[in-house]
Amino acid sequence: MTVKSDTLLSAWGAFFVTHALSIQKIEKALSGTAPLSLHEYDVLLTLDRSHDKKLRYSELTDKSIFTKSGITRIMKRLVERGFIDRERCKSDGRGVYAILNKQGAAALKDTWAVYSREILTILDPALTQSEAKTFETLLGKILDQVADPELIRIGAKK
Amino acid sequence: MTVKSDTLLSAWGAFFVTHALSIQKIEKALSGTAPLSLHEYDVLLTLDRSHDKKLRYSELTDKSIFTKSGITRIMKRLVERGFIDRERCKSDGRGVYAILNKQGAAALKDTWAVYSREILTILDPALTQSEAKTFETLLGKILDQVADPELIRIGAKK
DNA sequence: TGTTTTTAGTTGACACGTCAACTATGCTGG
DNA sequence: CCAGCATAGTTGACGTGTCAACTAAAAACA
Repeated sequence: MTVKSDTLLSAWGAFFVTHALSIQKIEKALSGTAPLSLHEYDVLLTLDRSHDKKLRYSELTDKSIFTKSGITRIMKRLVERGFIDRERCKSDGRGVYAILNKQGAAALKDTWAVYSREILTILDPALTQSEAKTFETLLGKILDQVADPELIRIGAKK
Repeated sequence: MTVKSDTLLSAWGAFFVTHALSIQKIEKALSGTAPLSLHEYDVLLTLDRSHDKKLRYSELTDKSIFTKSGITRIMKRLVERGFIDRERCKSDGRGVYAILNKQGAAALKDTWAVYSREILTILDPALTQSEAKTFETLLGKILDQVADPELIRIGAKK
């Protein structure tokens, strides 16, 4: 008869390894055919979800897992590859806007095509719809423990 | 009424972000107080679970998420820090053994103290024991889709 | 046996991200 | 107004891991 701690630690192990292998599979698929890496996709997605497809670097820093220098470097690459336009902020001479341009939007779409296909390849045979809902509910409870309250509105309509 | 694909993709999103934030929290905790990073912990744990606390580099490569050059470099650091002893393989002149020594075992233990505490801090308020079991079951179904059949015996008694 | 192929591990070049120090701009209180 | 502090973003030094080329040893095979 296991105590709760053992169950939780065991569940964490499953969480950890399942994520590692899934991500590995997905990144391999993306690196072959998609224009963006998972990290780049995440940043462009944040941009895409914003009003005007346009955000300050500082806002991107807050809404992503990256530090400000990380954002500087990622944006530099995305600008060089033509997915992002860069614009100095009129009202604040220190600020910089990142703007998702047409090519960036296309890259996002193309990457999502591969990404979503890969996700479904993994999850569809694994979970019924009902199980998927349960899974998401449980994840939501965990998320509440780790998410900065400011950022909980991940999927929420603004 | 959502179709199954939408539910699965939404669940994936929860999976992704929950993992990212949890790991971030855990790594922050480890970097402050534990002797090993999560990656290093993983490799040493694999070693600890082996017979004789001793494995070939090639075996570590197979049982970890790292490439062989990654293992070379990780082991180099762990040897330098005194957690691993290195030994050439008698029966195969190309081979190298990594051996978990006393300090390595202590580092593993100390890291687990921090790591497990952090896991429980996150999961204990989030899930009941029953929910944790459900969670692990669902993860197991996903794992079946991504795990190399060779490696499925993750938690299995050998 | 001797030649060819495979396998184990290492290494140089690189990609990607962090941290801390720095520059430049904006803000605030005397 | 300006002295001092805060904030935005950049940059150099670094840590960590990959990939591909390499060395050396072992295996396979004629």
